[in-house]
Amino acid sequence: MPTSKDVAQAAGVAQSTVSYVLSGKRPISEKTRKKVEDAIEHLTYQPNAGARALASRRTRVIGLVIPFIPELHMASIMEFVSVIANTARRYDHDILLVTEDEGAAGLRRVVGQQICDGLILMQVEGDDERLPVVRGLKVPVVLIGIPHDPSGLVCIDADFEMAGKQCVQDLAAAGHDVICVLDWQREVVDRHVNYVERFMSGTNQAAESIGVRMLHLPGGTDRDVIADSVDKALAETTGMPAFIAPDGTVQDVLRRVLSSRGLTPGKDVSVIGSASPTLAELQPIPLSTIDLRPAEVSRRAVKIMCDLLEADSQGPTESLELVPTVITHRSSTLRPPRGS
Amino acid sequence: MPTSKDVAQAAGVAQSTVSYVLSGKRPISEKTRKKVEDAIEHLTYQPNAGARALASRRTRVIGLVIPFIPELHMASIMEFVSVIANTARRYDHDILLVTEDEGAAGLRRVVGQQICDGLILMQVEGDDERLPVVRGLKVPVVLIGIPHDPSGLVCIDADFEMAGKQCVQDLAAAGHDVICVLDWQREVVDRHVNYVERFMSGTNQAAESIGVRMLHLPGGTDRDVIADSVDKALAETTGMPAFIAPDGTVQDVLRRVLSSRGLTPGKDVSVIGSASPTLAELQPIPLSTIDLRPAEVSRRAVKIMCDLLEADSQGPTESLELVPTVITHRSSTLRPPRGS
DNA sequence: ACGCATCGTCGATACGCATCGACAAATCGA
DNA sequence: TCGATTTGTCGATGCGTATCGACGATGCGT
Repeated sequence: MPTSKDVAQAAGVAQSTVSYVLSGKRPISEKTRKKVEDAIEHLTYQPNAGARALASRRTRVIGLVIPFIPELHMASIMEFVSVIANTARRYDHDILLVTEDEGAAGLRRVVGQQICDGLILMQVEGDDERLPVVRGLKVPVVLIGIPHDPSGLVCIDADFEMAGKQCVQDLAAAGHDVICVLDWQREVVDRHVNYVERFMSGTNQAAESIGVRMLHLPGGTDRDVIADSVDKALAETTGMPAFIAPDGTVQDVLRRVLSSRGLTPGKDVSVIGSASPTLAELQPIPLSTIDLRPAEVSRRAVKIMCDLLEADSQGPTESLELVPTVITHRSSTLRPPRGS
Repeated sequence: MPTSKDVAQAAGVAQSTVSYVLSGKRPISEKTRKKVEDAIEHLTYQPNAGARALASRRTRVIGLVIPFIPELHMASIMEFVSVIANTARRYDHDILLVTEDEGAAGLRRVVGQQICDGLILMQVEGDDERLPVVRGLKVPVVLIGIPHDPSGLVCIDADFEMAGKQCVQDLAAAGHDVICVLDWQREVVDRHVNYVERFMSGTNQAAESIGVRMLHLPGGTDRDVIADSVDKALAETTGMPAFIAPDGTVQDVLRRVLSSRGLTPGKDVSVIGSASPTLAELQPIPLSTIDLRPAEVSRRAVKIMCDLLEADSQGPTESLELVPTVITHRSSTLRPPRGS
């Protein structure tokens, strides 16, 4: 493998000059720049990452801590991972995977060995056990998810409270007076992932200010449980109930239950869920969705990270960014009555 | 951050001694070993990855090239990624993500900059455009997927031919004389992913030797297309047809079509698909599956990689490993008649 | 008791790049 | 015209580790 010394020799200049051509940190005459660039091209020189890291104390690698994976959630996690990796490249950085198996020790390891310049943590819980470790780290960390106490931390997430409000306002406008939120799958609820709380807070606030009734009922993947919930919702209103089913799997089961009750979404009841546009359109009745915009959250997380790295941030930083959610009408919700 | 020099000083030995304690490449007395280990613990020393890479010419990082993601395939890709990352850690290595956006240039980059000691490529196609580049690289590369010409390459994949055979043998044993294979989603077929061909080759061989009839019909995500295919299959037999629906999304659509025709899997027809056990059990009628064992494929890919790295392989290596698939009966297939 | 191999440790060097100080040449102002 | 900058380049040094040769200490056989 050619080194910068080889390039220097080929171009008839000093090694340091090659370095300055590459970094642009000192003025270089057009003539020598050309000589050096030609030599680089000719030798297909690429700087050695290890040496660069050693000398510059920067690896240009970001550690991405991926969560333990409840099988049914893998697709959504992959969306984050993929967008994060691509965005990082745009900032001339790479992504190193850190799995949750290693726990907090993994964070200390990659930071301690200086494999990474910073960390992005996915799926941060309200009371995440990694937070104490994170606070002690001397590198920038960006959290995807909002912990209960975000002080001294840099966080970003979808605005779940806004999402909750949008759903309720929308369903209320369509004429529903009872709106039923089905719980996420057990794995999610059990983790106390706090976006559930934020979503609920949004729905409740909106319901109160509008004056509709909220039902918070069991969801999950068990058909009987959801059937019970549906029946309860039906019993609670003389009109047509609306359902919010955040989770893809919950949506599937709900669809079957409604069909077995002879209820058609968009005609007899309304259903809103969280799903990507593609998946929503693939449903037998295209699903009206609340889009949590994982790609946008990912992009911003990387941007924040790279900005922090560039700023060479020493002082403790703190910030909280919420990405607006988007509601999209398809066929699974009733049309609002005219003139409303 | 403490360095090995600091450790040496604290332990009252030379820096090189610290290095030898860590690597074990020279004998060290119990006494000094203890002193050094105590100092390491006390200072919470961790070796600097950049310096280590520079001196040893080994980064202990493996590049994982993840494919461009057809949205409906993300979950299965994440399964690979996650298992690969965890397995790599077990061999004391880390995983760096390389996205397909960068194309072949990305491979050259991570290898040229020596960010990685080797590469694992996922979802290698029959006639993959990256193969020429891969053949030219001077680091070990493990392919997941079998290209048409695997000479000079190290490949591993599920044994799709075996999978095809197993499905047909099984369905034939259950008494079906017509077996219908529905195509994968467009995105997969269009890429000429060659596991489709291998699977088909397996089904055809088995069908021929047993003497059942194979139908290869359009699949995809369009309901009308699949409805057509189902009707064709029904028209082709006086008995009960069997369906092989490899893809999760295809299975969903097929299920609805069958139900609209009044056909119950496991009673009137048989359906076999590829899915994880968890997902299979969640179906309204638990799905009999052909398990392609992505986790096992991932584990072996990493093991092969690490073995190659350890062997310090200079000479061109070549190998091809096929992971046996597993068929599991649930409720969506007919029981074989007694005594067969 | 003496030579000899083995054990255990040290010092020095190399790895490839970034960066700092030095310095010659070119540019400028008065 | 001469000092003061600015511009462009070089040489030297440091980053933290791995590894090689050297060397004193120890144990062995005879």
